[in-house]
Amino acid sequence: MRATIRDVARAAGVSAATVSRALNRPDLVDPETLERVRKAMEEMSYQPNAIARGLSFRRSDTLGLIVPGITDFFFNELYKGIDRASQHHGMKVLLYDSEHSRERAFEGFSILSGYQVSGIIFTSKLVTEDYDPILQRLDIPVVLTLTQSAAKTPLTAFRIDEVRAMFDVVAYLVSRGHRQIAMIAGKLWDDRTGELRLEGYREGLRHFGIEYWDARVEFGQYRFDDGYQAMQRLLDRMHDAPFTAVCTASDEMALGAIRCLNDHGYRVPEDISVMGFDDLPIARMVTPRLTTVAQPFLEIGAEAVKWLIRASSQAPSPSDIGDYLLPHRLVERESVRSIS
Amino acid sequence: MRATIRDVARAAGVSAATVSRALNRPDLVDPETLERVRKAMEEMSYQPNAIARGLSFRRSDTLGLIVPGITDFFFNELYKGIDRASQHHGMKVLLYDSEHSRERAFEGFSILSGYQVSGIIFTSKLVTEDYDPILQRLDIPVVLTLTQSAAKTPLTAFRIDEVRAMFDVVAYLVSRGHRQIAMIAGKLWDDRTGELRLEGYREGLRHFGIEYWDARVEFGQYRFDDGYQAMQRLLDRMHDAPFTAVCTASDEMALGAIRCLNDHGYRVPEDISVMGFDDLPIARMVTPRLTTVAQPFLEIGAEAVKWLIRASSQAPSPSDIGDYLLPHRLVERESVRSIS
DNA sequence: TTCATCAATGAAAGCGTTGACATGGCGCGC
DNA sequence: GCGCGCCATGTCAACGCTTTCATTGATGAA
Repeated sequence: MRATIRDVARAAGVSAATVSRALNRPDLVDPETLERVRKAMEEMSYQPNAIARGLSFRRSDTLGLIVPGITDFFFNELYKGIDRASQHHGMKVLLYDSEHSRERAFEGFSILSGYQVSGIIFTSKLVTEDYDPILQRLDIPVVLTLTQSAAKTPLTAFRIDEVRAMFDVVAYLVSRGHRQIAMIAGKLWDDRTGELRLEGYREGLRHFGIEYWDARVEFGQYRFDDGYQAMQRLLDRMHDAPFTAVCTASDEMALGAIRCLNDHGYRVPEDISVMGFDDLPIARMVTPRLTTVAQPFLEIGAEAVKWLIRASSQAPSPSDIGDYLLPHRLVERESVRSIS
Repeated sequence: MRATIRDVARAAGVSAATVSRALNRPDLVDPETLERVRKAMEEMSYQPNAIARGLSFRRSDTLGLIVPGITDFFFNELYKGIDRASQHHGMKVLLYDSEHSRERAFEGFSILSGYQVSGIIFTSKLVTEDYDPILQRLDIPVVLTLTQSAAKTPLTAFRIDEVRAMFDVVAYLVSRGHRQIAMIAGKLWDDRTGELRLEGYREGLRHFGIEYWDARVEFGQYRFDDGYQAMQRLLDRMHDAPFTAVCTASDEMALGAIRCLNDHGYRVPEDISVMGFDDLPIARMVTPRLTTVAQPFLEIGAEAVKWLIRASSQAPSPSDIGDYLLPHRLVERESVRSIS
């Protein structure tokens, strides 16, 4: 049987209250007693029960994190940012993988709230109106990262300016002499990020006076195989809609696209340039190293945590709620070449 | 204020106990009452407090997972296996990132135990004797994955047969006509995996009558840059200790090695063959696709969970404790070529 | 000397839930 | 018609901790 606070108290010849104080407010207890209590705890290898503590305290020092899939490549970076910031504030994070299912995401809110988390970070999936009922009845703050809200409940989100980011990509490509630019955009039923990036692409083209061609755009669900297949389709239309560069909505799709290009005898970037998006750790490990847009995952995670902690101590004012856009950064590596 | 079980009870005109029963043993309550209670819960959007429940129940339905680093590439796969299996048994997993620090790992045991997890999965780092005091005072089962124990406390571990796996790598390389085989081995102060794989390499060479050369072996800490630098050193000795193939202790190092090779004008596999280890998702996404050894991460995770759950319900007999070796698999892709 | 003040501690209630035990009503067999 | 047993429900203590309030003895000012 594990030692309780009462066991320690008995051993130290004091009351449980004193032991508790020794733990939480050592300044309130006599140095001598403190010493005795400490020794007793040591001897019995006492470990306070965080559960009981949380119950009594009425807070659990825990943040909930809902991610769509643990194997999504961006997960690690984001988690790191969140975990670090949480730790810094003395909090633990409880992870919940919704496995890309809307039902499981719903469930995630209930489960996490049942665990008395003091806030929930929801990631990457668009929050639609069907989340409203759940959001309404939740009495803890929620913050979004890498996504935004289309629900009625006002929600704050931390993300980059997707439109602007893809605009920058086009601008960069143009500056390298490309005019025939294809895109492999992202498309998921519960994702708006893909549309925004596509919009940025169109804006970019427009800005530089380049005509937008439907035939130069393909879609994929952000994963490697999607990128491969999308590129395959682009290649099939190559003669009607030629291109010298392709920008993609994720590094993983960029990898797939490159692979497809290689399989068809094209070299990257000599024959065709490819741009990634995300700047995951792998981006610098592959050949050619990926030129890509860096999302500030760590900062996004850290900011989200900070916001949540503030919001859980005092209800955020309406002006605090909204979209926070963090700066992205274009990372130049090897997958794009200049053409004359 | 969040609704409690008593609020629901009052609204439904029953006692708290009945509500609790409605939740956990609906068969014990009158269908009509049940309906009333259910409606009350619905209306108040009652969410049982898992913390209080755990306290009363005296178990938390939670497993602890200690990983050395969230950004280690194998993490996602392992976590997935663990999470799935846990879910299947109605458990949640509490994640703890030790950030490759021994102190933080120690702390992890305390913290998780404070959260009343019913078992702890410890990953990837060698468990040395300094863990003994902590392990001793812990009254919950611990299981190791992707590593093993050098501590006095008997511990069970789930992993592959590292020696055999690397032996198989050598055998494969030999079967493809290679006789000059270099190795980039893993080395971390708190890791024995590296040594085991190196041992497998030596055994393989011996078995095929190939002389072992120190000059053909380099070490790295499993990451990309380590692989790159190790390959650099191997290349520096190329004229004294030539090789046609390199086997590595991790996919990530293999990537680094390939990159280094490319930077020096060598093509993989045309000029030099490279083997990875782990079979991470990226292994099939890079060019050339990595020929590598697949570790059964999902199974290892799942088995660890199963063992833990069994152990937490009844103390494991000494015969249950030990090393469980799961089958690895050599995955043939493109980074190795046959030579005559 | 007396009384207010203060530091150190203890007693007890309460956090939200469960589980053992008690109670009351009902049906059934004799 | 009586008692037995069972079903549905209620009561209350307990889980391990924190916190409020009360108590004690010592200190210092009047």
